[in-house]
Amino acid sequence: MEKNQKNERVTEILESAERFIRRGGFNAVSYRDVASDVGIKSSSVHYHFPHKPDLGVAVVERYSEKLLDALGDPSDPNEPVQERIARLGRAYAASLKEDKAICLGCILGAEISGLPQEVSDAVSAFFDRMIDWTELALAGAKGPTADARFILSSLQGAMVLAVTLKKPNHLDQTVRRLVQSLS
Amino acid sequence: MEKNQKNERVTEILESAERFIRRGGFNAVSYRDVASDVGIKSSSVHYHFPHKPDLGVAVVERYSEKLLDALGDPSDPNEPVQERIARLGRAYAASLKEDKAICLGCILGAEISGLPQEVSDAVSAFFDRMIDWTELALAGAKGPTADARFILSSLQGAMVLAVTLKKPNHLDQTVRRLVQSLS
DNA sequence: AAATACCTATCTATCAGTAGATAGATAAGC
DNA sequence: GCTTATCTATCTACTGATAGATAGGTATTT
Repeated sequence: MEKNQKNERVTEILESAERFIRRGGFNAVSYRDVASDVGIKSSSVHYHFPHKPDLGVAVVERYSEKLLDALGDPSDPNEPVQERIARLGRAYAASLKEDKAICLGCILGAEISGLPQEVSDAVSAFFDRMIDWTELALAGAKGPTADARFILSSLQGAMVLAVTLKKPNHLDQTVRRLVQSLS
Repeated sequence: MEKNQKNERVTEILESAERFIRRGGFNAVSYRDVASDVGIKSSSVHYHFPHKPDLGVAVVERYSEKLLDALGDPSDPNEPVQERIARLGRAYAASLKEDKAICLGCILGAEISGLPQEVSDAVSAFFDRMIDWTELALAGAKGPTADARFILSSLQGAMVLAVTLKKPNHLDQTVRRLVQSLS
């Protein structure tokens, strides 16, 4: 019971911090804002995450688990390659529409050189895991865009453009282009 | 003479602010840091840019001019479409290598929803101008990736991945893929 | 030409607000 | 009685911002 309660509170903190980060980057989250968002005092947030990088790393790791869970198996033999990549694209698109914010990896990747070392390491690890997933999903697919890094970075860039120009469809169009040129 | 001196000082301030922003976003630049970087007092920075959004807008507008100047004419009839897009790609790649930081539009686009209105408007305008340039450069080109928004967002995403994974080559590879699939 | 007034760019000094962080008290659960 | 999770209270450092002084240049007036 107490373990659940702790976890619930910790989860609330991480969800709040994720929202702030995805809105304005790592510097846009503060212990005070998260605390008042969750309904506790800032010192209580420090209890769970003594230093800010601890909080950042936890947010990234939780996000990483969540996203890879949602993506599921990259190498289901009953699924054509196009459908796998379309699934990846839909995951990003859903995240953009539901949370009305870009992907966490996107914003933290953009400001990577201004992040504390531990956080930037966590972000790199997240990217590596996403690349691994996408490479498995591609599984020998051919085409000018059949490259895990290319697909991922194009999707991430598409999210940035989509929010900047307030054109959420741009992400969907990008997914379509990437999928169509696979074979 | 005095006009030149003013402009030089303002330029120093803008260059310093751009460096800070491209490292860690809009919140990573402070009047004090810029001032000590330039060798003046923070109040002198306030003299030239009373409020922080003023500074942000000026940095974006200066960057926009610089980049579009460097890009030159998008519709030179003596130049094939592939070469025009390759030129765009080289501009980004050069900026990444020289400054060892991602594009300003990239980082500010990523944190757009956390920016002051005036700055976010300036960033949108910058993107619009880049799209205009690229649409002119494409001039009826065909191919699965022959779309201004797609090319630009892919390039920007590629910069993020390149700095995050410390693989500067990823940007060059992306440019090659984008150019090759044009016809 | 001299005197006056204004403008520019900087300085010093200071402000209220917020940042991350810590110490110590308190209460509940096992 | 120890652990967990919270609180109150506080600290130092830094944030953007402002007021007021100063020195040097420019323009206007006499």
